[in-house]
Amino acid sequence: MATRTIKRPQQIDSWVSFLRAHAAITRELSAQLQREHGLTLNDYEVLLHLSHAEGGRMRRVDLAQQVVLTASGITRLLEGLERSGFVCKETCASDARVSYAKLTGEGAAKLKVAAATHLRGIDELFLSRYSGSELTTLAELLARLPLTGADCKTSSEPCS
Amino acid sequence: MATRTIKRPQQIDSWVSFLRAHAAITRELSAQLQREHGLTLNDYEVLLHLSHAEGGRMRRVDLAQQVVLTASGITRLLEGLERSGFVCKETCASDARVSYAKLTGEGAAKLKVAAATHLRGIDELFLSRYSGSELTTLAELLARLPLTGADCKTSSEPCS
DNA sequence: GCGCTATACTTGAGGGCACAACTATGGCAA
DNA sequence: TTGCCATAGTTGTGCCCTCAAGTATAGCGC
Repeated sequence: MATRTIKRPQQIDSWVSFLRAHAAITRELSAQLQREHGLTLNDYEVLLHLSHAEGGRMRRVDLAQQVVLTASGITRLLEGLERSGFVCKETCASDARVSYAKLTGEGAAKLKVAAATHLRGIDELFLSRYSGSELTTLAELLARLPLTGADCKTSSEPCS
Repeated sequence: MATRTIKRPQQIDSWVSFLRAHAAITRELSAQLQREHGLTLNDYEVLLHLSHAEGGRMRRVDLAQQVVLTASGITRLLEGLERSGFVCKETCASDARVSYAKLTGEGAAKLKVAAATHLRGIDELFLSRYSGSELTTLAELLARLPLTGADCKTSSEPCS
């Protein structure tokens, strides 16, 4: 039973490795980010997306899609960031339904500080394990996976 | 600003893709598993590990390591599986501290049923996106990532 | 045998997230 | 204009998980 192992399909191996690696990595990186900067992994991602956005602000719904969170998830997450003063609300002149999340100066500063140690953590994780070309391959392959909930949903729909 | 994008290091691209893909995929697969079988992704993984284990049972601590959960996480997870009758406790004769989690017949049956649709979901996700050789590459690369919390921790420790 | 530390597990408290239900606004068609 | 559906966002509820603290057993030096 030890040597005569059943040959499992590679997609299963990929998937299990994926799950375990994610759990292990996020646990560590998340704890590190929380300990040193009081931020969640998603907090960080949100600040990052805002910093890259036009005018440092995004609609909550777009933000939710970027970080793969539900609408309510984004509401709660931004609640925290607003309390900390890292983002603020902004209303939309042309559509009263939307409210923007805007990165504050304080938020940008926080991101900058957090990035220093967080990026180092990521580097240590990936650069120590892969060569340059392997990283390229990995990035390319991973990018092909569904990056939004919608992409994912369609692929598991056709049933009968 | 659209064309002249800043070149980001590949480990960051890999990491962000990794995060987003995980969020999107687990949200869908988890919801599917929950809807159709009332199981969590981790519930499923635990049942799976038990089914592969010698005698269908494992120490809680080893189980925790396999699915990358804390000791308390495993306690809570098994609580639910025990209530559902899919696993049961077993004491260890030689060490009174350890208690085994043992797969019941009902649990094995549940796993078998759940596997049918769950594996199909995974297949649809991966097989539609990668060729055979790409899957091999992906599985190999992913397997190199830390698969336990300890593996992960060591790599981010050396600081000053 | 007596402490000391390590290990296995449980419990209380709290945070993050999803789902469902709800409000409010926008846009379109008759 | 009125009705109807879509979209943006919030709130109540509950699950899952972690951390910190606590209990119980094991193993070891003395």
